[in-house]
Amino acid sequence: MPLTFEDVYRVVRLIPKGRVMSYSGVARLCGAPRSARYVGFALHALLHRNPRGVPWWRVVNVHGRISNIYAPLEQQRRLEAEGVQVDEALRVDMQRYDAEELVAARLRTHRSLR
DNA sequence: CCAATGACCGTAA
DNA sequence: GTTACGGCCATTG
Repeated sequence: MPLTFEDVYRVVRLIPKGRVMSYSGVARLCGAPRSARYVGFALHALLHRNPRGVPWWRVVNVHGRISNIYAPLEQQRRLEAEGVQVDEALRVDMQRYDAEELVAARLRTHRSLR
């Protein structure tokens, strides 16, 4: 199944304030578990224009690390503003903040991926 | 139109 | 801990 940027944005918009998700987690919930890289491509496109306020800063890599090379400090600042602790290595505690299960449950409740 | 372009991840050595 | 590699594909200049 082809995965569009909008599919990615739809899931990212469901990440609650003060929580994060990994690129691979977003890919999984989009139904394309091997497309983590593609999630990065979709978020990269937001640098040019982010009309619908997609909360890109809530996506980090699977280790909890901020891997955005364009605006890492802005991402850190936005996360901290929401109460997410970011350490000196630009990492967050995934055990504590990963919202994948939460968002997955919300997707199930709201009936599938649309 | 079409080739280049990208914020990744899991596995293996 | 390290490097390497394949999977992934819509968007855009």
